[in-house]
Amino acid sequence: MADVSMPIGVLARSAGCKIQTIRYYEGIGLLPAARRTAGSQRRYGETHRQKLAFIRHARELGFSLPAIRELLALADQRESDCAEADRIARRHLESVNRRIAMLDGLRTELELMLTHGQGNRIRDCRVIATLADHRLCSQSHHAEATDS
Amino acid sequence: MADVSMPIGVLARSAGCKIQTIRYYEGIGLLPAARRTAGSQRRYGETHRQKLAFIRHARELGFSLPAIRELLALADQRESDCAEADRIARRHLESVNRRIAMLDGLRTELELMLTHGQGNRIRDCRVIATLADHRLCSQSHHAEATDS
DNA sequence: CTAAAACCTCCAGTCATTGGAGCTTCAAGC
DNA sequence: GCTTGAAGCTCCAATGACTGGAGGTTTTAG
Repeated sequence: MADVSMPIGVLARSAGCKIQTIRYYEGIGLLPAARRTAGSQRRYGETHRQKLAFIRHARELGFSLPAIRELLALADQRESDCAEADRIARRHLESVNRRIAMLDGLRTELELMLTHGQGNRIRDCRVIATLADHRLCSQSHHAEATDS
Repeated sequence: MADVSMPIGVLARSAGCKIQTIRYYEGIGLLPAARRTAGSQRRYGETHRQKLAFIRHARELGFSLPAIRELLALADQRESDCAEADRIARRHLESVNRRIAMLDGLRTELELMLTHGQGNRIRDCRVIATLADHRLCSQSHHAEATDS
């Protein structure tokens, strides 16, 4: 088990992503280029597997690719300061909190729509009315929530 | 004030969106085509303003354009049964609940990263460590949440 | 050695916008 | 009525983060 050397399909399955996604990551320079066989097929080792796991995990957590790029660069400089990684995560947490707040308001609103809306004709229906008129919203939630 | 007749820029400001977005909605047939001046500039009235508000509001609430198209169609047939709008809203409520659950798990994890992580060198950094190793996650949250 | 599964590159499409080039029209002040 | 600058027009390309397909090559199991 000196070097595992798996083809792209195996790596993809292990990371739970599509083959194309891996090639895409290589293309944009997020994942270092794999070594190739004589017939120019990609072969990956443990380092790649770990790096891809890192990327996929961060993606699942909602980090953008530029953010992940930063995080990866930080992870590679093991002596440097942690504060920057913290800052990125904190910024991301804020955006997550904003999104939760927004969705929470939305849930309330949808529930309101559904409980109130028992006029069985559209003209009495709260779903349409609520969506048509912003002022009927419970709060001034749903502002902007763009992502890090 | 029989008909307000505003140009696209004014409508855009009133809806809190870009001019291009309005033209895009018209292009895909979500918003009915505006009447035009002799020099073929778009002029909008109250009906358009309301419809655009409806669309923007629904977008902020996370409805996809196809879902909004459905809702708009329902809103236009005011005599039809409310059950369909209810069904759409209910479906959406479920997806909102899923998303909230996911983001909630995510928030927990990010907070864990940040509070636990006070090694001040990267090699001890909790944020990086958590991202590198999925097993450090609190839960098996962060699955997929695609939208209606 | 053969067959089929897996790989390769390149290009196009997705969704919901956004941006820009290059031109025309509108409204206000003189 | 004329000028000027803001705002509008169309058309095309790009964004982010992939995904899908065509058409061809390589690997590997039997």
